Amino acid sequence: MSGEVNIKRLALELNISIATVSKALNDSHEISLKTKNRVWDLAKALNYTPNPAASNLRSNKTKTIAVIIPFVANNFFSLAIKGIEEVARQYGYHVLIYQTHEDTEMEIAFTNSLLNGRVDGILTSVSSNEYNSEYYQKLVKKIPLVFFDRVYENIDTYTITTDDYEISYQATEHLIASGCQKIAYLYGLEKLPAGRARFSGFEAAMRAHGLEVSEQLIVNYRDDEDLNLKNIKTLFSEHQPDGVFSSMEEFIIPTYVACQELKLNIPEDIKILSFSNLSSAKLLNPSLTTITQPAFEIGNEAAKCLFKLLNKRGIGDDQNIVLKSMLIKRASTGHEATLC
Amino acid sequence: MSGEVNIKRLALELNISIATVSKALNDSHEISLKTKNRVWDLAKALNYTPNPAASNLRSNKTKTIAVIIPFVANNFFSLAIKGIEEVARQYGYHVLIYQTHEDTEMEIAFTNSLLNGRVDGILTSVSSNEYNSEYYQKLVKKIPLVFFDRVYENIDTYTITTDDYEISYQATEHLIASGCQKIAYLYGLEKLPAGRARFSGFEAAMRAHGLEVSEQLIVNYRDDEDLNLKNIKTLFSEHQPDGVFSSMEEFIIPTYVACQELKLNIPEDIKILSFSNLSSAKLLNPSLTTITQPAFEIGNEAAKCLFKLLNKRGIGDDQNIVLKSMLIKRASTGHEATLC
DNA sequence: TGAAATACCGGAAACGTTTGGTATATAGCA
DNA sequence: TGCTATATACCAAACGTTTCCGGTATTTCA
Repeated sequence: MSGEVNIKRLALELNISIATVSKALNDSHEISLKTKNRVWDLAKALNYTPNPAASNLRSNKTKTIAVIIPFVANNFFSLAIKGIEEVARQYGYHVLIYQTHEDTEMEIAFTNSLLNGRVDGILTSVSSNEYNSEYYQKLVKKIPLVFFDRVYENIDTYTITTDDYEISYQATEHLIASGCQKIAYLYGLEKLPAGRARFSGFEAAMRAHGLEVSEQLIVNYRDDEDLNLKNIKTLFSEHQPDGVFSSMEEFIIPTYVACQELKLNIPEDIKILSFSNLSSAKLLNPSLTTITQPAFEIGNEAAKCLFKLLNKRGIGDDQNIVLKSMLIKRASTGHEATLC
Repeated sequence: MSGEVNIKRLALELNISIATVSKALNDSHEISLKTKNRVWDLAKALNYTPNPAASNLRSNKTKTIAVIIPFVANNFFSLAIKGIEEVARQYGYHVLIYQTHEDTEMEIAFTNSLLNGRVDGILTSVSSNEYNSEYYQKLVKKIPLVFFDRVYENIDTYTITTDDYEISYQATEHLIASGCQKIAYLYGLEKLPAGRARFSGFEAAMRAHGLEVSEQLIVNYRDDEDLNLKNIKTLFSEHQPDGVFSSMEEFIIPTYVACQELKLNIPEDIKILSFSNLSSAKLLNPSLTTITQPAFEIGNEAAKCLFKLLNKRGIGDDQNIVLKSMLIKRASTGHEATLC
C-alpha cells in the first residue's frame, strides 16, 4: 500500500500540486497558512522526510560539513569534534569526519573528494608532516573552509588558534621559577605555525632569564614511538636536563618511561610539563603539569565561523581568532598535588 | 571557460553519448576498452568526479555509512572508528559519525534521520541508559544495521561483541589469586548485555572460590562524576574492600581519587583492575591492571559485516561474532611493573 | 552463405526535489 | 469602474546521473 512517501504522494493525497507541497514544506510565503497546515499535518502523519539526494541535487546544498583532522583517537580532537557537532546540530547539519593520520597526501585526497558537492563546507586541522599552503590558497576559493588549531597562515579564511607563544612563555617561566636551569625541549609540529610559536615562546622566556637554548637539548618528534623514546633517553642520559618542556601530548608516555628506566625521580631530579588534553594527566605518576587548550571551544568557534561563511556573510575583522590555553600546575613540576 | 565538469561535458568533448560516458566510467562491459580509455583519460585530465547527489538519487546508493556511538572522546570508540574507517575507505565509502551522549532519544532521533536514504547502512553501539530493543526489531528491516560492543540481543542482524563473561571471570580470579577476599564491583552498563555479562563473570568466579558477592560492595554507575566519587568513597570507607573490579573506564579516575583521599595504598591496601582502553593505563600511579578490548578489531569486523549486508549476502552462521579481550596485569594488582 | 549471437553505442525516461515563470482570484485604490 | 498590487497556487523545466530499451555492425557457427 504505502510505497515510498514522497512529495508527489503528499500532493496526490491532498489534491494539490507538487510545487505547492514543496513550498509549503519550506514555509514559503507564497502558500497560505491553511494549506501549509494541511501539508505539515499529513507530512507528519505519513512520517515524511525529504529525500536528501534529490534536494541536494536541485538546490546544491547538502546540509553536511566535513571535519578533517589527523586523528580522532586523541583527546584534543575528540573534544573539538564535540564542539563542532554542537553547532552543526543547531543548524541541522550532519558531520562527516576524516582522519588523515598526519599524511598530507591523504589530507589532500580527502579534501578533493569533497569538492564535487558532497559537503557544503570544511573544517580542517592540517597534518604536521608538511607545510604546503599553496594548495589551500586555491582551495578556499572553491569551498568554504575554516582552519582550527593547526592552521596555514596568510590564507583568506577564518583561523581559530590558541595563544601558543604566550602560554609557552608562561609555562617556561613556571619551570624556571621551579628551579630548572637546563631545560630540554621536545619539539613537535615543527613545520606548523603552532609548533614554531610554542618553541619561540619557550626560547624567548629562556633568553629573558639568561638561560641558554641548546640544540643538544632538543628532540624533534618523529612518527616512530621507539625512536622518540630512544632519543629522549639519549638526551636525558647524555645531558641531564633538570626540566622538560614537551610541546605535544605524544611525548608524555616516552618521557615518563625514560625517567622510569633511567631511575630519574620526577620532580626531584627532573621537572616535566606538557601540552595536553589528557583527562588522566592528574593521575599520572606523578600528576602532570599541563598546558591545556580549550579544545571544545576551539571546535565550537570554528564551526560558528564556517556557518558565517555558509550564510554568505563575508569574513569580518575577526578573521584570526585566538583563544587562551591554561597552565595547570601539578606534581610533575613540584607543585602541590591538588587533584584538579 | 570551464564551467562545471560533468558527464555531459565529457560526452560533448569526446563526441559520444552521455549514456556511453556513464557506462564507461562505471567500467561496463558494454563499452569497448578503447572508448573507456578515452573517457578515463579525459575524466582525469578535467579532474572529473561524479556528482554524488545525482548518482545517489538515481541509483539509491550513497556510498556513505553512519556510525552511532555514545562518545567519540573515548579510547575504545576512537579506536573502533579507526577500524571502521579502514574498511570503509577500502570500499570507497564515507563515514558519518553521530554521538548520542548516552541518550536513547537522541540515538533514535539520529537513526530516524538516516532512514530517508542519507546512508546505505548503520553501525551502532547503543546507549546505556535504557534497554529498548523493540525499536531495533523494526529498524533492521528498513536498513542494514550492525551492532558492535553494546548490542541488543535477539535482533536479526550481526553483532560484534567480546568475551565479557569469560574475561571477567578470569580477571576476578586474578584478583583472588593476588590475595583479595572482599572485592567491590563498580557496575557499569547494567542495562546492557555487556554490563550484565561482566557482572555474571565476576559473580561466577567469586562463587567458584567460595567468596561472597554482597550488594553493599556494589556501586552502580551514574552520569554524575561527583556522585560516582562520593559513592565509591562511601563504599571504601564503610566496607574496606581489598579489591576493586571496575567494569567501566569511567570509574578509574574516581577510584584513584578516592584511594588518594582516603590514603589507601594501591596495591598494598587495595587492588584494582578495570575495563579500559586507556593507553596511559600503564603510566597511572600505580600502573593499572586492565581488561582491554580489541577496539580496532571490533570496528573492523563490524564494518566488514555491514558490507556483507550491503552486498546483499544474507546473514551467515557468523551472525554473532565474539572477539577476545586481554587481561593486562600491572602494578595495581601487585604485579611486577613492566611498562607494557 | 545465412542466421544467430555478440559487441558496442545512443535515446530517452526516470530518480525526488526546487524554482522561475505564469495564471487566477481577490483586495486596494483612485 | 478600471487598474494595479497582492495572495495563492500550478506548470514545467531543471539538477546530473543511471539504466532500460533499442539499434547497428561485427563475429560466430552450422
